Amino acid sequence: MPHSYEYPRPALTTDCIIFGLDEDDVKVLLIKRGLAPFKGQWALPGGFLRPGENPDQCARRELAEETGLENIYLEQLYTFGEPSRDPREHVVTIAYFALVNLLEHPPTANTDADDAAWFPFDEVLKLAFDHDKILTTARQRLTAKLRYTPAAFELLPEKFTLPELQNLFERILATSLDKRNFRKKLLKLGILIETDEVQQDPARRAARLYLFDRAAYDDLSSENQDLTLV
Amino acid sequence: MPHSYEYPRPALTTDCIIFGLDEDDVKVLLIKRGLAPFKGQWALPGGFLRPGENPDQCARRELAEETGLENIYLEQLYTFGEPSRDPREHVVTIAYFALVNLLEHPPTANTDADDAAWFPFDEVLKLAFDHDKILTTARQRLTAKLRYTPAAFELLPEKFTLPELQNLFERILATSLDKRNFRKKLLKLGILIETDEVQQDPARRAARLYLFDRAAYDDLSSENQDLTLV
DNA sequence: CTTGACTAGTGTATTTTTAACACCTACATT
DNA sequence: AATGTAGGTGTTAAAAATACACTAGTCAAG
Repeated sequence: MPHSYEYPRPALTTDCIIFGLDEDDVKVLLIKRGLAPFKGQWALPGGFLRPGENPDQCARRELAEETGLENIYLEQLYTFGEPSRDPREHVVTIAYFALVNLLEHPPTANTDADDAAWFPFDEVLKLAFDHDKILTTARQRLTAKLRYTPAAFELLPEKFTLPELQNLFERILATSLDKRNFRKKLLKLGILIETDEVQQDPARRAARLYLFDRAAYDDLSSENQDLTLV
Repeated sequence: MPHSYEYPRPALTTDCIIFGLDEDDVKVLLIKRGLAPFKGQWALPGGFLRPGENPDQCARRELAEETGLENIYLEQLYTFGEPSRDPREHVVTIAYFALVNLLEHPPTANTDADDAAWFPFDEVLKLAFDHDKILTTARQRLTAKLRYTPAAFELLPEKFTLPELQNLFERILATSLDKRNFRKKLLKLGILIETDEVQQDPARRAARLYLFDRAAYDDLSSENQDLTLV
């Protein structure tokens, strides 16, 4: 036990809730724990914060180590610190969440994890620790966030079509939207750049591709503008 | 150094940003540090998390110890964990914030603090640690929160008048609102209970007192209803 | 006890935003 | 050439937001 301190201190970890979308539903990235406690159970990817390490970096590092996911936009969700949440000792965890395009991120199990896989959100069963509670919080935050900002852009490829975007909203918010009204509202916000390209491959009429105008978006948010789309 | 661990771990604290309103402006509760580092400088009240202690409780305890404030509604703001934010070593802090009625909470300096006082928000100078950054984040969150929910009720006495409430919105959001429209919108939400009492003392026409209908409010928020007032 | 100063409280008309709604177009497949 | 499928477009009615001005109650001063 080489590390000593004058006063006792809880341990500190980060955990990641990564939501992904495919054709059908909202999914969550989970790992199968390779170590005790809860060895063999499914859990959120995460791990211990190293002194000198920024918590954001820690979340990124652990995520990459355990699932192979890299270079995604992580946002801090909440810090959970119930003393009883870890059977070993008091462990406080800083939770991060993100939304990614599932198809671009096939998970690969790695350090400390026996497996990593996408689970349909509604079919997630009992997870290790208090990860069920964390997951619920994350889901609430995701829908709230999407209701108040068009944060969806973080999740789509650089160029995307309006039907793709609408689809994303519909699935996360579990609602259906009028195509014409959705387009009208979104285009009027002025945060999309219309390209003169269209989708390439599809076995149907190709849709026009758009870019996200981050500068315009940042202007609007800093003005505290109303960005609700739904 | 009696407390040893297998791996090194950062220290963990909580800090509180307490906003208060008086007649004139938005104020912040600060303490004058009685211990190094930054001894003698003004800082946010806060302190170390004890193992086995819930972070919320820790925030409450430290706040009471250092400023005398008790029984207020604290909400977790964000966790700051830059390794360089504390000159001693890596200290991660979970920040909490609240809005209180300043007049009901005269601060009294106590443990670890040489003084505690309300400062006009705009006149806060350089604080200890990264507390300036934390304060800015808190201020942004407060206005955002007030824009999306009528969270103001936490801050008023149990019974309050509509002019008082409007005043609060106007000062925190730094804007001016139309009296008639404000009342219309608020009453229509159905989260206020009209009493048949009026203010007692004032040297002017007395305003009617209202109660906050928390049940109705919770119903609306759980439905993800739009609660914007401004 | 009348008047003036001050704040509480109320209604309507206009503009803007949201919501509901149906058809044609382009392209690939048969 | 015909069919299926998803992409794309405008208008109208309803609802919500905004702008706006006067009356009512109370206290204090003259």
